[in-house]
This record gives sequence, C-alpha cells and structure tokens, in this order.
Amino acid sequence: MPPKVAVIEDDRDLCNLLRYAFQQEGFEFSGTHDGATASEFCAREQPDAIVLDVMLPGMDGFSVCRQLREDPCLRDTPVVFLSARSDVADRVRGLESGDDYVVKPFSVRELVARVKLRLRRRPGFDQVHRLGDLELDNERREVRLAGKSVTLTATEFHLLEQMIRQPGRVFSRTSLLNSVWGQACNVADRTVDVHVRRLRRKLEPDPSKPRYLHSVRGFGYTLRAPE
Amino acid sequence: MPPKVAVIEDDRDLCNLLRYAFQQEGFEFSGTHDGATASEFCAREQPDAIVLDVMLPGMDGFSVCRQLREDPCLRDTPVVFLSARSDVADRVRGLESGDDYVVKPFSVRELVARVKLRLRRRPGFDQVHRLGDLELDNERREVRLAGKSVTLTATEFHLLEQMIRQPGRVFSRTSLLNSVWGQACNVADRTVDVHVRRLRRKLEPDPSKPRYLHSVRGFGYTLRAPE
DNA sequence: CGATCTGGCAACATCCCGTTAACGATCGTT
DNA sequence: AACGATCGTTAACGGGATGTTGCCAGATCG
Repeated sequence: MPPKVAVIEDDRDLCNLLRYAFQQEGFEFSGTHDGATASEFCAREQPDAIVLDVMLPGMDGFSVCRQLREDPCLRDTPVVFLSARSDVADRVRGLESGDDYVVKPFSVRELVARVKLRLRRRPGFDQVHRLGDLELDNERREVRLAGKSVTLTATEFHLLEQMIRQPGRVFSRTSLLNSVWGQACNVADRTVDVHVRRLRRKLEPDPSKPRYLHSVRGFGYTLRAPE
Repeated sequence: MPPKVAVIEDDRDLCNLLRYAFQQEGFEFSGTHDGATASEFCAREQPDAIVLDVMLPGMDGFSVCRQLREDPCLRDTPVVFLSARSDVADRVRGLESGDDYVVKPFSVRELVARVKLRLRRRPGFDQVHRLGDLELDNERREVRLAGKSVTLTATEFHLLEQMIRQPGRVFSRTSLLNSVWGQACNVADRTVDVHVRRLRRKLEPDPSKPRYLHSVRGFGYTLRAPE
C-alpha cells in the first residue's frame, strides 16, 4: 500500500503544490488548512508522516505537535516542520519536538526527499519484533510463542507491543497507561496489573514464575528474554 | 554511557570547533581528516552517529557512506552529511543515502540538534550513570557492580541515584530525605543510616571499610570513586 | 442475546520500610 | 588519661505498602 502523508498548511497554493508533488511520487495525500483541528484530522487520517507549518492561524505548529504526541497512535509518526522563520532558536526548537525542520523558501523535491527519508529509516518500524522465542508480528497482528500462534485481545497486544520495542526497559504503570491507553484516560493504574496477569496467563507456562514478563517491585514491569 | 559521534571532515579548524561543541553537549568525540580510511575508522570507533563531509580529498562522502552501509554494524548508524554545495540534486542525493544534509555555512547548534534528534529514540541516551566500576542504569532500573547486576529495592535505588548524580558531594541526612523521600515526610533522619547500611551491604565487599559510600562525620554521606 | 473484553474490587501473600535500642567509635572537656 | 556526650553502625521486629489472584459488573460487538 502507498505511504500516506498529511500536510497541515494554511497557504492553499502551497498545499496544492505539495499535493501534486507528493502524489507524483506515489504518496497518498491529505491536507488541512486548520491548525486547531489538526490533531483530530491526523487521528482520523492515520498518516505515515506529517508535514506541519509552524505559522498557522489560531494555533502554532509546535502546539499541534505536542497534541499529536499525546495520541499513542501518532506518537512515533515523523513530523517535518515547515517555517518561514530561520532563526537558529526556532530551528532547534523544531528539531527538539519534531523530526526535521525545513525553511521556506524550500525545494519541493528536497522536502519530498526528507519525508521519504523519515519513512525509510523509522525507528521501531519493523513489522516483526523478536525476543527469545516470542514473536510479535505487527502486520498480521499476531503473536507467536515458539512458532505457535497466541490470540491476544487488542489491549494485550498493544501492551506487549509497547514493551517488546524496548526489551529490558522497566515501564512504570503510569508510562504504560500513557503509551497504551493514551494521555487522558481515567483508568486506575492497577488495571495494568490485571492486563499483565492476563498476558502472563497466555504467554507463560507458569505465570507465577515468569520467563518474559517480570515485575520490578516499586517501579513497574519489564519484558526480558529468558535465562 | 555518553553517546559517541564520529566526524569526518578535512578542514581541521571546523573539526576542532565541532569537537568542542559536541563535547560541550556531553558527547564522546572522535574525528578523522582522511576520507579513504574513514570506513575503517568508523568500524573501529563504533560511533552512535556519523557527521560526514561530502567534499573530501581522495574520496567523496557519498562513496564513504556506501562503504559504511556495507558493514552490518554501521548499517543503521545515522549519517549526517555536511556540504558546501547547495544544489537540490546534491541535497536529494545526500538524503537518499544518509539521514540528513546540512549546508555550509551552518549553525553549530543546529547541527548538534540534528545529531541529537537522530539519537533521541535510542535507549540509554543519558540514562546510565557510572562511577568507578559502579553503574546505575535508569532505564533498566538496574545497578551493576563490575558488570555484575545487583538487585536493589526502590528506596535503595533512589538513594544511590541521588548520590551518584553528584559524586563527591556530601549529602546531609535532611537533604537526602528531601530529595529521596520528598519534601513533606515524617521520617526520622536515622532512617537514612539504615538504608546506607543496606546499600553498603550490597555494594561493598567489606561494609565496614567502604570503597564508595563514605560517612562524613557531623555532615552526612558521600559517594566517591575508590582509591 | 450470548460471547468476549475491559476495568474495578477485595482478599491474600510477600516483601520492604521505618522505628527502636543496644553497641561502638570519635570527640571535647576536665 | 578518663569520662561522658555525640554520632554512626548494626541487628531485630511489626506494620504497611506492593503485587498477585479470583471474581464480578458493565461495555462492546456480532
């Protein structure tokens, strides 16, 4: 399937120019001119990359980016800033919250090349994660244990996905709630325990002596390779 | 562990400027002026990111980059090109083989920001503190002594974390209570002693002759490298 | 309407933490 | 030098925090 890019840019001429250029390069394209609704727009469109004007009427690009990062589904979507301001301070700020910063006037070819680059080498974009004899296949939405498929619910899958991306890292309940359930959710952190338990019941031969999914008392949980 | 950047740049003044700037930002730095041996140099240094001048005597940057990509250990190491040529064709070519393309003259701050950006989602960026053969890994919530993992409780970990951030500084019991236990806590300062003891028992071969965690009579405790 | 998923609750077991007290070391005073 | 005072070390204990488990009620979906 073709990659999809979302462009948030109030200059309609420029937006159309970009539509043409990206479609020419085989992208699916969707654009909006409104900064205030940009995050909902992206949540609906689920693009693979986002081009974001910094100077938007109503809401600036940095704020939009911050909103985007709160949605777990868009957290890792690359954001390329577009700006007429070329101060170093602005550039650095853009690079700190986004994944690239392009100053107007710019070459459309270069912008497209930069977006392509972000799609090509995206961290954690691998379709299948492996840890010991545990496999998580993002594309098939399937988890295999020693080659045998294990059926997980959506929450269980997302939880495991989050943890297998950084094996060995200890996740606090709060950070898991943020990344799996989303920033604003009224869920008690004890809920994490319950889902960990359910994961263990499906993944571990003896759930009371976990091989993969360990508790770290006082901190949270971690996923490690056995032994 | 600090991130390591390798810079391949024949202009020695610029190279030294970058050395200063990167070291200022907490990077480990290594540089070479020779393009022909650059790939061997990187294979030896194993940097986390590479800054690569396009115009090198002997061999151009694109060829160097192609060589780097053939080494499986360097295949995923981000490469930032540096170039005086600003044609769109060159930029696009650089973006196709590397991970960024910065045109001279450039802002050093921006270059550093771009390199940092490429490393951002790398686990363990500034997560690990080291002192002698003592390591505190924040991400894994793990403490290692001479490479061997030591299991600490949450309070012990927080206490050690606080002290290893400023080795040599003497912490009073009160200041430790404030920073580790929190501002408003009804805890007797004698409690600190007990936890120091427990830490010593786990970290010191002979707890009565501490190598790391010393008492400073009348003041409190301090964490120092041995010898 | 039934099946499945999800979040919450409470009982239980376990481990950790803070306190206390006795002891020992160091310091200041006479 | 001897003494008590002050401070740090060590050991033991009870209560409380934390993680686990089983169960239930509402939500969601076919």
